[in-house]
Amino acid sequence: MLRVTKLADYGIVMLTYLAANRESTYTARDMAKIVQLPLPVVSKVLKLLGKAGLLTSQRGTKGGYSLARDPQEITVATVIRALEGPIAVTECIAVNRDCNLELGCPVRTNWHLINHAIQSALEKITLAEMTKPLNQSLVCLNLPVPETASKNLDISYERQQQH
Amino acid sequence: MLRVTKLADYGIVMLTYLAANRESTYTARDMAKIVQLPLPVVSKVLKLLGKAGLLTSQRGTKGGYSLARDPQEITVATVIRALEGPIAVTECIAVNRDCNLELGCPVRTNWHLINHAIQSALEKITLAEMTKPLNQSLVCLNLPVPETASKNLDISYERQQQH
DNA sequence: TGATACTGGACCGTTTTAGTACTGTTTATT
DNA sequence: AATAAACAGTACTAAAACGGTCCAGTATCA
Ligand code: FES
Ligand code: FES
Repeated sequence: MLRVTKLADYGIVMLTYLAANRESTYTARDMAKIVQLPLPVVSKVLKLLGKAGLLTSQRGTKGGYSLARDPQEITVATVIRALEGPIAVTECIAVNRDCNLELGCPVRTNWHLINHAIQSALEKITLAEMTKPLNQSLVCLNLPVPETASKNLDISYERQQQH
Repeated sequence: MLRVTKLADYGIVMLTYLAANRESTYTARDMAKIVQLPLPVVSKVLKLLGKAGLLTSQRGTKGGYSLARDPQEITVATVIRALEGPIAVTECIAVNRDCNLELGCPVRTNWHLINHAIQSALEKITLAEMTKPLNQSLVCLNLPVPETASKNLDISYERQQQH
């Protein structure tokens, strides 16, 4: 469905909060209160983020979590990977099997490039940037296929359509 | 899981095939044979694509499907929307509700921009381009946040990491 | 020593997806 | 007109993923 899981969503929100308040540490209970989510859920997310090395954790009394790296060093892509595994837009990218097309799949290599493009985009957005509203966002995806090299360079938002 | 559904995957493959063979029409049974997928599945996808106006369908004997528009006019984004609804990277983008954060969600507006970026990228890739392998694909996502305006302009693929 | 808080993993209900089936309608052919 | 081929619509089932919970274990500090 081209959608990020809720856990990843939660993770981004929590990490963004921690990025904005770097000095102190927060316990899972704290975060649950802040994010207004059930404790077990928050705990699960924090555990995963800790295991991925994005958070440092301190056990025992006075324990809690805090950001392990600079907010500029943590990208949205990294968070997503930490919480839901490798970013793979299609299944055949995740597991490297071929689809059932007769003579090999023609779109496969293109899916790889699309996947790479999306991943690369997510890789460029850091937690530091998530803390403050991005005032502008432009995507230019250049596809210098021989015939259509020029017409893909312009940025057109008008074609957007919703259901 | 930031993944496109199988139906959408199938749809892209089939449409790409039809784009490469525009002259003739193909029945669902034909396509099932070509794509090596069960007929009911293929049929379902083709029906949805027909309803979305991407395919013209002819009933009765000698019936079948064929592309309704020029391959250059059909984008990957359109196909995905036809088969799995609006593109929404997070749930709070799909339904316009606020998450449970105390003072409104700080990352929400940023998610909107990210979603827009991805959608915009998918909007730029047409079926015509899917038929032939894209030899190159560059993404530059400009995020001219005051402080970090310049450093986001470079294109760095080195940071990619997999699980 | 006890209370607090993270760690790890299993667990289960719900939702979504994937795939099937069936009934009806259109159309070309005979 | 009869027939067969093929799409249209919808309902249904099975499987997988997700969202969320729970508990037993371990580390830490007062
Ligand atoms: S290999 Fe995945 S669609 Fe062909
Ligand atoms: S509104 Fe969706 S994460 Fe806050």
